[in-house]
Amino acid sequence: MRYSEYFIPTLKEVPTEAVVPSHQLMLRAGLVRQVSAGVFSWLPLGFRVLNKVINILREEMNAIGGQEFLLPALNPIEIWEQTGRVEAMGDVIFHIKNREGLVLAPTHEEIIAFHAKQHIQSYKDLPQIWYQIQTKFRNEPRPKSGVLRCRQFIMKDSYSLDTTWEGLDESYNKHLEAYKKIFTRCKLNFFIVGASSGAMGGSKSQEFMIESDAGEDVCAIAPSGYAANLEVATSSLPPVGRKNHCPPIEEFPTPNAKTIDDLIEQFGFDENSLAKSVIYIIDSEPVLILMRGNDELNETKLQAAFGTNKFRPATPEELLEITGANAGSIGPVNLKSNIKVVADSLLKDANSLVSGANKDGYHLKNIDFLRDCKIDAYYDLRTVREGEPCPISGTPIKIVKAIELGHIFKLGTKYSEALGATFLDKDGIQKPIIMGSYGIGVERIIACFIEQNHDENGIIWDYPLSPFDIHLISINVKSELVKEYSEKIYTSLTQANYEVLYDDRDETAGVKFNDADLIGIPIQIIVGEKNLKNGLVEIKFRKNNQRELVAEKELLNWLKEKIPTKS
RNA sequence: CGGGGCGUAGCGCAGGUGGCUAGCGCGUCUGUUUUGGGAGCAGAAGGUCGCAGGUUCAAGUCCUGCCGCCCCGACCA
Repeated sequence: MRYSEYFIPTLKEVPTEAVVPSHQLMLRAGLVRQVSAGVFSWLPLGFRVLNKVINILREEMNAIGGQEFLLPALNPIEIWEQTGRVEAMGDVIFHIKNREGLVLAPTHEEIIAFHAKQHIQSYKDLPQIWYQIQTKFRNEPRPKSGVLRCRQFIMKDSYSLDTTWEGLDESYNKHLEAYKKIFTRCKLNFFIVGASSGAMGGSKSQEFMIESDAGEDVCAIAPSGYAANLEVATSSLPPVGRKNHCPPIEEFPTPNAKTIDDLIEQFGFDENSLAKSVIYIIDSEPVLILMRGNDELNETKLQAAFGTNKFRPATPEELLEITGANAGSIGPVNLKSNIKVVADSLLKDANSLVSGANKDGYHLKNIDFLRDCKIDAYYDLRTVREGEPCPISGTPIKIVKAIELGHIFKLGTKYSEALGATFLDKDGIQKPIIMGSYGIGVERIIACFIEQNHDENGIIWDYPLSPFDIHLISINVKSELVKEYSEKIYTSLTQANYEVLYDDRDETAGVKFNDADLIGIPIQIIVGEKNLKNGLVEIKFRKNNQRELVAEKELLNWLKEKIPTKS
């Protein structure tokens, strides 16, 4: 490809709207342009990279027996109503205004189940793995960080259809392995975490992450190999437990203590002897939740424990009405109204605890959960913190920000049941198909690669994602010698099946070098008069800036050794 | 949806207590000299100052409303 004829609008300056490095570089190197918030166009250079990613996805999905579909982005809303997701996803779904009954699909479990219902009838028709690489539409309230969170984006989404739970395990593991291969081939430094299934439903789920400050997820990782999304992460902290002697419960004044920290400071309590109370309204019912000391309630865990996402913290007025006190003096004993009380597992059957007295300005000490109050249930509700011992072998947990590249779910029968996608088993019994769902954000692969591979001059591509194999730079096109050799090299490289970006522009050397570093193709071949007089061309490796002089005649042989076979 | 910032030439920005023909850098075009790390000189083109309304003799500048974009938060398969 001749640069002079190719559309690569590089930018010298960093666009102000771009904050994260990958976004800045994707704009500067001319890979993408923004059209509106969360909506991007892929320019020719970027589209080449996108297609390389898509090829890898396709190869690895085909390798596990996946069959490629292209499902519609326009979906009848009825299908989405049948699974209850019009309500569950709410504003995320785009609704078509001038044609009643159509929505833009944010994902495709429903359509897959719809086709399964149409044509899967017998256990003999299963298992199946169906996938597509297609545009998704989600009405994100706040798109951000370039292509990392968009209203329109490309997803590789696949779905497994099985007759048994063991079959689902097998399909799930096939995807797990395929995803590892995909991200490894894309040269991404990734890790896998246990994750929450959230509104998708289903049992097990795992996410593929890369560590990045630009990420929106937070993960707990440990040297033992433990890795979990903070939403579900646990640690092996010992429970508070019971003391041998617990005197009778005792009220004491705490006029200036509103927080756990105040209590520790003013009265010298051990943080572990304090029980913090918060009130949530869960499915319209108030629930008192007890947490150890300053432990933070994890709302994802709360959602899992109660099986609903309809909850919110109580308002100050509600607090007073429910407990008889204001925030800071609330506790499980002497509640004004008879409400459900749950506690974090660390507080299981504990005693010698301090908590609010449900009377402003007073707390109670020597509380015994077995003696003085009724705890309806214990759940793991706390958010893990940096340095806590990991559940595998007690190594200290590190908390990192991460970008989610992919997510795999064991869905189960939620969608097949809702849409009536069933099959007849060997005994002639009708059963719902057992589904799995597996997604990869295609653009995120590119953004994540750039997050991990750039320097102050630009992107540092590697094979196989690099938009071209070789960047051929002709210095001073007005020199007949340079021009003649550049053209000759360009022709021979192209004939040898290399993808070459040939900078034949009438620009100064500096402009060409800077653009080459910005675009970041791994190998630059620099053709200049000085070296050519000795029959040499210069090779520059973008990655480490190392240079080598190679005889022009030896170039093809040299490249054979240096450029890995393209996959 | 709450909080903050921004909107002036293709890009980056200045002008903002109202006042003459709206500037600067980069880029673009023409000519010329250059040619191994974003060239020099000379000339030129390019703007509904986000949109609408208002105040005024006079609005990029002041007022009101709206729209758009970015950031923080909420939300997010």
